Amino acid sequence: MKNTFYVTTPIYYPSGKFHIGTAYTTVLADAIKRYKTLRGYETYMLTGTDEHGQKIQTVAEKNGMEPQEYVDKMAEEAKKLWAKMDIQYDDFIRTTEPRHEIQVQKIFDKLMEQGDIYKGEYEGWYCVPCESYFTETQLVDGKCPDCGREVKLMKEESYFFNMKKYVPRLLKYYDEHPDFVKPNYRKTEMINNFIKPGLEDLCVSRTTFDWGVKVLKDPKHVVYVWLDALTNYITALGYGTENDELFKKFWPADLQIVGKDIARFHLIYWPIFLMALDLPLPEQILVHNWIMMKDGKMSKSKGNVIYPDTLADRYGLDATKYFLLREVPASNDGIFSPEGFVERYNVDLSNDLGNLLNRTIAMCNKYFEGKVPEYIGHKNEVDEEIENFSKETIVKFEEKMKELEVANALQEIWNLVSRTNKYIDETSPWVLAKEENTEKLQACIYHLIENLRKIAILIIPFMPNTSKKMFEQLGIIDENLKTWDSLKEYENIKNTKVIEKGEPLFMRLDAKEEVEYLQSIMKK
RNA sequence: CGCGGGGUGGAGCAGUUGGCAGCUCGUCGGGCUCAUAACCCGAAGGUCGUAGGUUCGAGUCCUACCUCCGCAACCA
Repeated sequence: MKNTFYVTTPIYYPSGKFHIGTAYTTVLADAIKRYKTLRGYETYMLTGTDEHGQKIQTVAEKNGMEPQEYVDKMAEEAKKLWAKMDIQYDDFIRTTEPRHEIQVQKIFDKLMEQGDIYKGEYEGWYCVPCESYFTETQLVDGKCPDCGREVKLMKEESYFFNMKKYVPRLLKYYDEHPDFVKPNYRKTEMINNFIKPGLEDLCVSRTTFDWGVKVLKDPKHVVYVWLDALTNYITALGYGTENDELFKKFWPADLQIVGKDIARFHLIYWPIFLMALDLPLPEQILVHNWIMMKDGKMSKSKGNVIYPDTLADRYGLDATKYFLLREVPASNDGIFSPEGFVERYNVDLSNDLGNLLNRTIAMCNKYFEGKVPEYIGHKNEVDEEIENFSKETIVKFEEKMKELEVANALQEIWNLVSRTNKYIDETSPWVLAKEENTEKLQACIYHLIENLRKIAILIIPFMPNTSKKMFEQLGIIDENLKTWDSLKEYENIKNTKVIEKGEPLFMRLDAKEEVEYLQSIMKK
């Protein structure tokens, strides 16, 4: 069985500050990577920046910079952000790097030689000041959607990729690989909206700007966006070079994560490019939904923009990640609201998880001077029940993760947290202590510690810092007690002592104050 | 016009192959005292968008309609 796992994020277009959506995609990829690592896979994660194009050129000029200078700066910004978010990517590719550009040129050549790329004419509505083409539907009242000025119908010589030729193969592939696209309805959407009406050929070069990869055999053309951008997933692995061990090892990708806005490019054009290159297609493409604001899309004019680093600075990385991963369900867009954020923080993190750890540590100290009792089996119904619940949780969690339903997987963990809180009331350890029912009391504290250990393992992929703190407080040092396999075992906690006084994992927030703070930040 | 996804107690959402309508938050009442005024239990509250149909039985299948959101091709 294949033991490698290659996951990619899109490469982000650095025409502005990176927002919470990009952070979501990357955090999601990172979490899945960490999970796979924990499950014993050799993982490889790729992210990067897409640095060519008209828009970059324009933005750079506006900032009084050369395009290269500008993208250098932005790539650093991205790396800084990912460092801050503790994203464990293995490679960061920039489309302006020679390792990418050279291969893109080769790929273009090859496709041209094969006859997949041909010369034609691109026609569209052109805005002269913006130097951009728009489609009929993009226009606002027949004018440029960016600047509102008149547009002209213009033609320009362009190279096109012959998409039609590959449609039957693509459809066959869809058909034979029901899990290729997650969720499935995205695939239906593609077929109905683009393929059924007749797939148009894709324009793959431009002559109206030059910030891009030059076409070797026709240097007045630069390679236009998608052929340049999408191929990063293979050029980063050294495809087409002598140094292609990574490519051999990790391609095809196991999982490519994209936002719903770029579904079309990844579900139709990317597979077709790969077919043309005679390469295997990725195993799975996950199209995720967006994080919306209550009043719709995030936008500066609405004054509802929130940046991931703002949240991480004030509330910590783990809380931020938890919120992102928990709030975007598979089926719908997730919603960010200050109230929602604070509630999740207080309820899930402070009250349920943090407090559970805290009270358990306190009781272990109070009743056993911190020494964790050893496992003596489940001698009554309540203990048996809690053990079964833990077991079931792990099974369900694995299922949800397999389906890439991360929000639901997290919910399973929190069901266990709740169930464990309930267990305390069911057993009432303080009564057991008064009655000096030592055996039952031992069993109780043991099960609490054991469940917390399990929870600490389960959250490793999502909240590694919190997990670490939990292990510390629980006094669990042995690395064997932090592995996935150890989730299924019961008798291993021995000679363990919890710390004397546990620091709260998440301090409860003043709801009113924080909501106001977040609102004020969003308006800036 | 077309295509896709929603419309479930005050709010946000689950509901797999059709079989007594669930979860979280909020509200009200109670319990507990180990804990970060946290935790646990109970109650109120839904004709599951509308109208038909299939069925012994439908939130779950079929048809029509209403309504919200997204997509509609080269803009990451």
